[in-house]
Amino acid sequence: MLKYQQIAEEIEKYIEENELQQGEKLPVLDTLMSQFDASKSTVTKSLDLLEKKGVVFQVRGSGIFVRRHKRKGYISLLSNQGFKKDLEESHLTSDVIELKVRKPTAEAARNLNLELADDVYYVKRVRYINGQTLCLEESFFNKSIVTYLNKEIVSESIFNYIREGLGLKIGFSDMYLHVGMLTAMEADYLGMEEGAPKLDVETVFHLTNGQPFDFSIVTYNYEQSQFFLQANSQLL
Amino acid sequence: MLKYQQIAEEIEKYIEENELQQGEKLPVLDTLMSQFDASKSTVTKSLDLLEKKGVVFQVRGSGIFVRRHKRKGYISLLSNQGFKKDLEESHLTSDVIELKVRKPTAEAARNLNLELADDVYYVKRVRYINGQTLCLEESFFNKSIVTYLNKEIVSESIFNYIREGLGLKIGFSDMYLHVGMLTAMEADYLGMEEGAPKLDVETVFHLTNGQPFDFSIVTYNYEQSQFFLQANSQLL
DNA sequence: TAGTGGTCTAGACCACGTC
DNA sequence: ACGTGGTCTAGACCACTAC
Repeated sequence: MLKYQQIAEEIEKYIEENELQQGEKLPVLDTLMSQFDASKSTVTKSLDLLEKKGVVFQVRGSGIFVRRHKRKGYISLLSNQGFKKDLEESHLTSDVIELKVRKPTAEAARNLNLELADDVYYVKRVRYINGQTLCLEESFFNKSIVTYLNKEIVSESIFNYIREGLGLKIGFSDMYLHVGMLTAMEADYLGMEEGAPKLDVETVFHLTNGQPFDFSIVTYNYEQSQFFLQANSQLL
Repeated sequence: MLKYQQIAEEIEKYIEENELQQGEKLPVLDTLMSQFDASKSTVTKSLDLLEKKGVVFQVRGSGIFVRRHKRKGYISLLSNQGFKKDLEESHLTSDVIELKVRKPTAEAARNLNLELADDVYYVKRVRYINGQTLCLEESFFNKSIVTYLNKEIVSESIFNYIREGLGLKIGFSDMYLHVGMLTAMEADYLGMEEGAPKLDVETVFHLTNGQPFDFSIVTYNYEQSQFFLQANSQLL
C-alpha cells in the first residue's frame, strides 16, 4: 500500500474512532507531516484524496476539518455498485434469476463497444435490503474480459471476483439516471404495482485502461431509493 | 488564474477544438511539461483535475487519454445548480413564483444550522428548458450570509451573484435524491398529472469554509429527468 | 528494455484567515 | 504579524505497458 493511501486511511480511521463531527478540526499540516514522517506533498495528497471522498475539507489559512453528512440510510451513488457498500448494518442479499452466455442487445453492444455477434455474460438479479426488494439488475459483461462467471460468484460480489479472482483493475464509470414507471415485468420482480415510480440507473464500467467491461441496468424500487451524493465545486 | 488551472483549461480547449474522441491519446507528460514550461507535478496536477472532471484518464506505462461519454442531452448531476450548466444549446429560463424574507421550515433550519427564529431568503421558481417545464425549485438562503436578493438576481443565476456580487466562495454540497409521486400542487406548477413520477433533489450548499448557506429542494419533471454522473473507483 | 505515468522528497514562496 | 494551507520546482526512484 502506498504511503499517501496509508496516511489517508489512518486519518479516516482516526475520525471514525473518535467520532469527530462535522466541522471539527484536525491537526495542522506540520503536525501530520512529522506524525506520519512524510513530506508536505504526500500529506497533502492524502488530504486531497479524503476531500474527494467527502471525508474532510481544507480551508486555506484556517485548517483541516471533518466533513460529514447528516442523513443515515442513504445509498451513496458514487461508492456503490462494486465499489463499496455504504449502508451500515444493512443486510444485502441477491436472488439470481438468470446467468448465461448470450449475444448482447443492441444497446449493450453499443455501450460495451462490441459487435452483435460477440459473447457476453448476462446476469439478472433481484437484490434485497433487509428483506425488502431494493432493485432489479441486468448486467452484460464482455466475455473476452470477464472470461468466467458462475452461480456462486454471481450471488456474491461480482466486482470483488473481478478484482481479486481475475486480477482486473476497475477504473471509471459513466452513469445515466432516468425516472419512469415500472413495467408489469419489473413490478412483478420487485413485488410492486405496475406504473409505480422507478429510478433506472444505467452504468458503463471501464477498466483503468479505458476498456468498458460491464454494462448494467438497475431498476430501483422507489420506496427504497434514497440516494446520496457529495460534490465539490472547485471544478471551475 | 493558477498555472495548473490554466494548463487544464488549455488541454480541455484543445480536446474540444480538435474534437478528440474517447480513447484518443494526448501528448506524453514530457511534451506537456516543455510545452507549458511547467514542472512534472504541476502538469500532473492539471491532469488530475481533468480526471476528476471526467475529461481524461491516465494509464500508467501507457499514456493520457480522452474520456468522453456517449449520450447527449443529459443533465450533469455534479456540475449543475450554480456550478455550471452542461446542456449545450439548451435554453434555460425561470419564472419566479415567490421571493421573500421569512423564517425557515424546521427542515431548512436543520440543514442550514439555523434557529427557527433566524431569517432566510425564500425563493420559489419554476425552471424551463427549451420551453418545457424542467423543475420546481424552493430555496432557503441563510440571510446572515446571503444578505440581499431581488427579483432581477433571482430570475438569473443566483449563484453567479453570490460569487461575483457578494464575493462569497462556494465550496462543497451534499445532495439527497428521492423518487416519488407528484403532489397536486407540484403537478400544477409543472403542468403534469398528480401522482406522476418525480425526482426530488435536496441539496445543502456550503461555502469553502464549511458554512451551509443554501438549502434547496428541486422537484424534477420526470420526462425531462435524464441525469448523468461520472465516477472514479480509485476511492479505495 | 525502453517509454510512460506515479510516488515521494525538500524547500521556496504565495494567499488567505485570524487575532 | 503570524499561522495555515496552496502552488510550484527539480530531481530521484518506482511500477506498469508495450514492443
